[in-house]
Amino acid sequence: MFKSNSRILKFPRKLNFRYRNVQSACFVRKVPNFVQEKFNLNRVLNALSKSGRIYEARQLFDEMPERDEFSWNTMVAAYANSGRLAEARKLFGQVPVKSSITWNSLISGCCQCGLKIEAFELFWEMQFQGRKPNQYTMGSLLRLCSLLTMLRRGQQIHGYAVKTQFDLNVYVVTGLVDMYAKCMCILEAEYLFNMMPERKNHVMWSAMVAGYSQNGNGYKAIECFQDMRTEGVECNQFTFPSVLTACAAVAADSFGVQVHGCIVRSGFEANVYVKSALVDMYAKCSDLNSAWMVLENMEVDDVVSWNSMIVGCVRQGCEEEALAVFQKMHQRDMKLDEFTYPSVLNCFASMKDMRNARSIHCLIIKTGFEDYKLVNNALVDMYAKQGSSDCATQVFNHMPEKDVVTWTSLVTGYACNGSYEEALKLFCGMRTAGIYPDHVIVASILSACAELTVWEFGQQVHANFIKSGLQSSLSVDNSLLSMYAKCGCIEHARQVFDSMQVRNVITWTALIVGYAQNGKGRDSIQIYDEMIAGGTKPDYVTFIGLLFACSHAGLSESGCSYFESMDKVYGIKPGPEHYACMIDLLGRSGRLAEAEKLLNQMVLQPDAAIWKSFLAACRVHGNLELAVRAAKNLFELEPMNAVPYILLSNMYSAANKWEDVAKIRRLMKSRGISKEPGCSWMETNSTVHTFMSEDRSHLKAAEIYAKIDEIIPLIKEAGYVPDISFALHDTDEKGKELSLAYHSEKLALAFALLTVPPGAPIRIFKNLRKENVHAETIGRNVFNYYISYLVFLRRMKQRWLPIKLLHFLFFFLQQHLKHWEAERRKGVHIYGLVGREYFAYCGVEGQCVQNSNCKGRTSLAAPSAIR
DNA sequence: ATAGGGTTAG
Repeated sequence: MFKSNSRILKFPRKLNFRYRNVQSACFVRKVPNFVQEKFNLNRVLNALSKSGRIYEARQLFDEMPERDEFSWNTMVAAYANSGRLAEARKLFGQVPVKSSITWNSLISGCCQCGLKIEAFELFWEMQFQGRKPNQYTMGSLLRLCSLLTMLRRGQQIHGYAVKTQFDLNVYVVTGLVDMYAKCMCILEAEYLFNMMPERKNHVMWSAMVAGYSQNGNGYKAIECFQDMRTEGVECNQFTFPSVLTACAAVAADSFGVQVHGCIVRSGFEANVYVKSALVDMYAKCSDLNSAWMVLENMEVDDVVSWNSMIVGCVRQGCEEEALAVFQKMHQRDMKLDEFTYPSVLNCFASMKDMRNARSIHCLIIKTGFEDYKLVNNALVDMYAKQGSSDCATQVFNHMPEKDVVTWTSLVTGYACNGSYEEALKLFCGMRTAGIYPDHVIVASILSACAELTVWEFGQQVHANFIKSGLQSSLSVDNSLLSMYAKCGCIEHARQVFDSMQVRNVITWTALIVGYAQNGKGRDSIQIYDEMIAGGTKPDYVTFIGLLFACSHAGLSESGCSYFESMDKVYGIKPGPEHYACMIDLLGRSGRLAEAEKLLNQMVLQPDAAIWKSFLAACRVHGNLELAVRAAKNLFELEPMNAVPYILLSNMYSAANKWEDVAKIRRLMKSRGISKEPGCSWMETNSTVHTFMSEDRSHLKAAEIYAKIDEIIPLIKEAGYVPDISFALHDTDEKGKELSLAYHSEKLALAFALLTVPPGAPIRIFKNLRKENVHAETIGRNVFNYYISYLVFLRRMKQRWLPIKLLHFLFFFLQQHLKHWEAERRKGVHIYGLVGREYFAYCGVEGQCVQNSNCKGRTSLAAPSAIR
């Protein structure tokens, strides 16, 4: 169809009127007087080919008495653009004089059909024949590269463009920007875009907005869009979908609404891409009503928009509505596509409806969608999340081609089910398979690292992510923050937090929990106050962190008021975790009676964690009677958990009730419960050195024991009194003291001081999980005394020292060493981490000591498996 | 007569 563009206006008014459309052009063909003119015939040929009437075009072409270059080129282009490449090639061979345009027309056709070998062969042949490729050639080839994500080929074209001085041509650069963006090289795309000196046109701007958006860089996409408007470049139906996707990705709902306004003013609202992007944006920004409104106003049933609607409903937790949307699609007899099934599978997965999920799997097979990667990815995800790792792996193994999403689905599935080690191994497998990670899998892996406290691994993933040039996302930053906090690197966690431009409740909570776990309860509370002041509402998890912080900072009054505010101010009903924290808090501050009262007041049934807190509180206050009650409950709730048996047994032994100790031990024996022997290990030069209590099997045992013997008197001098009250064995005092001195952790530390070079961090791992910190709080651990002593020595030499210590040191110091309290007031930080793992850093001899408690000795934590 | 940008899944 002729468009009234400038080129046509150049023709005589009469002709222009005559050939305005194909109908009149065809009519003209039948009038012999007109046909004589070659010029006019070419116009007709062009009109036919443009309207896709190839057969008629060929007829005219064959009938033409005289064919010039224009006629031949038009016919080749007509075949090439309609995908009839065999015919195009055949005709191409017959073209008497092949110009650049002839070559470009054929190359363009090959590129559109994704025929990479043919396209590049023609590209070389063209040069061989003495025709110079131009911006048209490169534009087509770059399009092909971006279509098939062929980075190397694209880079070759880039090199060629530089060599032939086409590297500032707006068409070529737009192609390059798009190609690099599609190949995930957003930095290269950005560089080329910024290096473009001339005024950039709207296509280039749109390509850049799309590039940012497709690379998961929503904020930059929005920024770029704003710059585009500031520059006065007009947006069109290509620009809006990209920026709307960006809004959806970063949940910038208010900006999305503004973009909607722009769209309405610009008149591009009718475009189906724009509309479906609008539906998606509203659905993802949890404005289902607006999404519905756009969807209902659509003239055609667009499956993309409907799919988006299902996803939006599921994300909002409205699974029923999502299914209703799916049913409506059926009623309207819409053709489902490979995006519909993932959405519906996701819906059933979040409803935990395995039966229906399986029937969708059947439907997928029935309708012939089982070969679609997208659909299989969703199946892997669904089965993995349901805990059916076997089914997930089965689908996974049957897939001929796997992408990041496939691997992510399986990895996330394993991580959700607590198989963190398996998740990390899969991640390594993915890297071996040559798949590059993206921000979704990175976030997932960092969370797994946090759970395993494999700091080295996490840091490597972080470094790799920085190197990849991918922009961070909120979820990556959140999991990074958590990972560092959980691994005891609270400064790094803080750094991540400070660098974040956007934060949500998860971010704030992660930092609150992080500070709390690292023994900086007061900082937790400060962060909480900042969060409230900033207008972010706390959630269930925030309060766990906050109450935990209060209990460990000894702020029982604040804790109680926060606990009250939970339901009263924010409408969050306290759960078992909150009660456990509160009982811990009351127990620590010597309010055992109140703890007992709270326990009795509870509406919900106390769980094991609550009883553990209570038992720990009883132990600290030496209340054997209540301890027995707590322990009995624990024996019922967790009969195979050794910890309560040990705690109670320790209390009996402290009270010199050796008969009861024996009774507990008999009970343990009869139930087949044994305490896992404690061991500590550390790594130097890729070798793991493991130590058990009083272990002399190490090659350097003599030196290690000598080092400890050197340390013990120094610690005693600093005020250390071995706390032997909880020793298990009914041995003499000296024996108990010795068993403490050669505790596995201290052996590891002594070894580390002998071998690790000054300035390098020392990391000690332990296998035993601290079920409750309170139980370990006071006294006992010589290791901490040792650190405190060294810190003390260090203080003498240096004015300022950043010291982080195990939090229970703080309690100890308060009770036993008054001058330490003074030190603390002077700003020396003494804190640590509690829970499953804890670290202590200190500036000991210029070294940083980190002490980590792992959940069992994992092969990943053991460096032999890492290397 | 030949070239460049867009929506849905983890």
